[in-house]
Amino acid sequence: MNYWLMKSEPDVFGIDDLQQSPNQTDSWDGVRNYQARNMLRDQMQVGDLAFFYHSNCKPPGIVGIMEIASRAYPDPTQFDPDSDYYDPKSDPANPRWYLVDVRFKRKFARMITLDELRSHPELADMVVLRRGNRLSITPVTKAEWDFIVALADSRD
DNA sequence: GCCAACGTTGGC
DNA sequence: GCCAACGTTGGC
Repeated sequence: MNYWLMKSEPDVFGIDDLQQSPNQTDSWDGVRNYQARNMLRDQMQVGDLAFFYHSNCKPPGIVGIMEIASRAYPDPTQFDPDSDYYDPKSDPANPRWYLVDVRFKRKFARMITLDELRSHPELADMVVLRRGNRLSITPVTKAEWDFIVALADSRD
């Protein structure tokens, strides 16, 4: 099983929105980057766990955990002219963009902010912390995962 | 296939 | 709102 970190802007779709979705499950649409798509499509497995990361907000950071609830399938928003994620160049016979369903697992008692992530030498190699990183989906190692979960369950 | 111009992400 | 660090586009 694999571990991931997935970014979303809370103004658009935050962890509370996922928790309030039917069956606490929703489709993670709108991924429009080939590297992120490849990971989502080729490597994500049902049962994988992912950190829910709030980006483009103050402060950014990890707010909880979700579970990958489906294999990848074509993202319908790419064919919807009314969607912000519409891609007129995507051929329905050969879809360009994919998504997975995700299920809410839990919200952390406290957010683990980006600043805090950066402050721990144990997390120095995290892909999401690398300079210039812009991927909305990044892999997380088991060691990083366990460390962050322990942080979230600690008092400070 | 190169690369300049442009668009996007996302922290600050 | 700014801008660094990308990724994408399209002329050549």
